[in-house]
Amino acid sequence: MSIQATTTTMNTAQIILSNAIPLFASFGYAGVSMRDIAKEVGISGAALYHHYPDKQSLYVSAMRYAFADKAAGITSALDGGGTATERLERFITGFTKLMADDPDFRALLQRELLDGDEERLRLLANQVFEKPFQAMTQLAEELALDCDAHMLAISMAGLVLFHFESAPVRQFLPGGLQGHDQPEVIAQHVIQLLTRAVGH
Amino acid sequence: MSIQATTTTMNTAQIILSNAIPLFASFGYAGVSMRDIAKEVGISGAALYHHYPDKQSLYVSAMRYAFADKAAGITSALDGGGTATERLERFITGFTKLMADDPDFRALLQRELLDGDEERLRLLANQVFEKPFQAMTQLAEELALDCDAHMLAISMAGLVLFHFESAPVRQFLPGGLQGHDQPEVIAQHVIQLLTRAVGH
DNA sequence: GTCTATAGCCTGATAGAC
DNA sequence: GTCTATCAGGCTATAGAC
Repeated sequence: MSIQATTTTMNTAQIILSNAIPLFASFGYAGVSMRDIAKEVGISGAALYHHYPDKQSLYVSAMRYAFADKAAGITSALDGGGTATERLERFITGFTKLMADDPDFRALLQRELLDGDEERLRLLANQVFEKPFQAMTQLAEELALDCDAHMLAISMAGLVLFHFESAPVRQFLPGGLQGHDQPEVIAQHVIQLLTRAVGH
Repeated sequence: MSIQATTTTMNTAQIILSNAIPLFASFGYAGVSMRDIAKEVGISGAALYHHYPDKQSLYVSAMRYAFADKAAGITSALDGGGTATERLERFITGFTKLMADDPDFRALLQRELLDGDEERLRLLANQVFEKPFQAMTQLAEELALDCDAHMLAISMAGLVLFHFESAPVRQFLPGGLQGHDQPEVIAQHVIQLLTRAVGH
């Protein structure tokens, strides 16, 4: 299913990207230098420019690579049959697990929402969110007839994402930190909230 | 109510912060140079170092300044009387308006969640979120007895915030962009979702 | 309290050998 | 395809005059 599932064959251009992705996720575009990436890969800074013409191109390629196949992963839980509620539960569970398993993707997503220019936001929209968003909107339509389906789809994603996004500050708030970071707990909470809200 | 409400008197140190805040909100810590800030204020770069010992100190002071009195603004809607549902509606409406009216605060919050070190996250927790979070948790307890109150409080905030956070990418998704950015529309949607979810 | 000038380092990017 | 060496410029931060 994955892009490089066949063998461990990975050319240098891909190795560069897979080393750059966690750096950009942790420190952002301006917080990572070409030398940082080169050091991580284990080559000289000059060698990077044989594979990518400049830093911006490397970054865009890294985003393209990090976002590849994510749409399928998000949508897959919505493909199977079952009632609307069952598909909602599968989607929330799968989406939560995906975010928990790939913190780099989550961080890059948040960073692009803050810093992305039009080209990169279009990439994010077309490559990652278009199909899942359509499927989620359709599910939302089946769930709640009198509530805006687009907004409900956004709310579904936001509910899951913010429990991860807020984790760094929750650890310093009183009463937090009792399993509220576990994906199963988050998914169950969000499912409970949403199924009650849509169950007329 | 506000910090500098008495007169337009503002010393240079404060003028520096109020000019630095929108820059840091737009471009992040690593994306803003001391020269950028100096240029915005209209003084030389060296003059900044008379007021702040280094860039990090200036940044922390800017965060402290940007976050000042935000706790009161968030909590105020929860102070008055009325039923739990009425207070929920007031809180969501007020919180949504606050986020819509202060995009710099929203961006800085998101950036701190991504990049904040322990010191800054503690500042955010103590200065901004501790009191509102406690009040929101109490409200959540009154609303839903069998649902974790802390998680419901996080969900309330996340629902509102993600509708703003996702706006940059929503504009490139099909079917978006029909008033879904207006604070009144967002607040109404979130209130509808939450009141249904908690109305056993 | 602000200025000009500058130190010392890091940055993105290039030249040319191998 | 990778290296070393390097350029031109930006960076934080400081020195010292006014």
